[in-house]
Amino acid sequence: MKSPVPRATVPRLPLYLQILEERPDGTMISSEELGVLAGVNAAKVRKDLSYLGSYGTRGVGYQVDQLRFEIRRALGLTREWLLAIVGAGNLGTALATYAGLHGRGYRVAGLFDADPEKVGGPVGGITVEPVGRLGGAARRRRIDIGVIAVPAESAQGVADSLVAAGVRSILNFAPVALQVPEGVEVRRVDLSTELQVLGFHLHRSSE
Amino acid sequence: MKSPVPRATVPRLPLYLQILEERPDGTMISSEELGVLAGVNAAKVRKDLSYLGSYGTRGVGYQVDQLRFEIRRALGLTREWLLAIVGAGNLGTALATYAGLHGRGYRVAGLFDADPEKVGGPVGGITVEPVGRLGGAARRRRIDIGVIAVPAESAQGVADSLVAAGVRSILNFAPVALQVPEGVEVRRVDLSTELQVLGFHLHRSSE
DNA sequence: GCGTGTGAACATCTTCACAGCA
DNA sequence: TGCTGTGAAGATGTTCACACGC
Repeated sequence: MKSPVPRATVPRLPLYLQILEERPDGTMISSEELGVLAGVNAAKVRKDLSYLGSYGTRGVGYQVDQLRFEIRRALGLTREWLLAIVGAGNLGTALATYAGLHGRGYRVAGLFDADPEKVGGPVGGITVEPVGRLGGAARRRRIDIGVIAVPAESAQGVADSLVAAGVRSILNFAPVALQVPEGVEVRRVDLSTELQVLGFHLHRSSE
Repeated sequence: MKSPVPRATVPRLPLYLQILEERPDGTMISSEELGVLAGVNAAKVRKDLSYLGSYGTRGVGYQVDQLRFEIRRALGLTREWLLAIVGAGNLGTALATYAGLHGRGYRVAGLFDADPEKVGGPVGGITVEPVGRLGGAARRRRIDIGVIAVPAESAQGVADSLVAAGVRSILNFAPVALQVPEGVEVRRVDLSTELQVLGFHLHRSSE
């Protein structure tokens, strides 16, 4: 089935949702207001929201509660997704203890590390498991999303284990381009890429 | 001056560079190979590289060394950029100790935290400073990029200090949409946004 | 009157397809 | 022959502008 929500719209929905979660229940919000808060053109906000259905009232705006509900529904946040975080260093720990996960539809169902010193110890309330058990655990626990927070040189191996265990979505924080088979979706989050994009614009504007 | 490199191309250049840095000096690479490794169509690779100039050889490919040099030049990596990292929790620590920074054109010129327990202590070889000194230090040290790794509720205040101190580029890891004046560029990196995008696609494909 | 919802115009990005040159 | 560089076609995304309904 083809998605009726355009690719470009998808990453803006979590942004709108974040803003709506800060708004009191029972209030209204206009595309103009939401646009200013999100840093997005008001027409774009309306187009984005129109893909979810017609939930606005002409002359008035959108009901905050209803809009939150509809965005959550479109994003599949009605169901709980299980995460496996691989790598219990500073980054993995930051991710595992990230408050925005629990209660927002994501549960950390496993935290793995290669360092025997770390294995068995609790990190953010979760017991660290040896990375050798990743594949089996991911399959048994029906992990939905694998989060890779290991050094670049170990990342491909971890990705291979995840894929072999049937995981079809990977969030990769390691600075490498992972090779995965068709049907597996990878999102890359890379500090140096972000800095380089910022640097590019600074560089350009200083010429 | 208008940028001759399209917006969409910019974030792919760091990706190409990362791949090229793994290749031996003195070798050649074709757009096809680079495309497979980057997960990008070969024609797109060639278009992207053509914005930097004509550095390929027909029938052969690109010289790895030269391409690395040209991408670095286009990204402004010829100059060193100074970072201030705000927030010395797990995330801030992970960022401050990230190996990919030093020697890649980025220097952590300040690490700040609000917690008096953390101030003064060295984190990843850097002494943590009180966040109250952020503004003055950022201005004096001519910080180029501010990295926000504080909780959501403190992020806007930190952003305001950075902007007041003349910082024009911000990398925001806090899950909020920052309000900044025109001319200040913000890039958002948000775990829940990434997870929600992955969740959306899982959700869609399971229908 | 006011803000949504949306066709249509415009802008940007991607992919194709092939000429041109080593 | 093989791969780059690039016009042109096609796809996607954004913005405008206004009809519509509260």
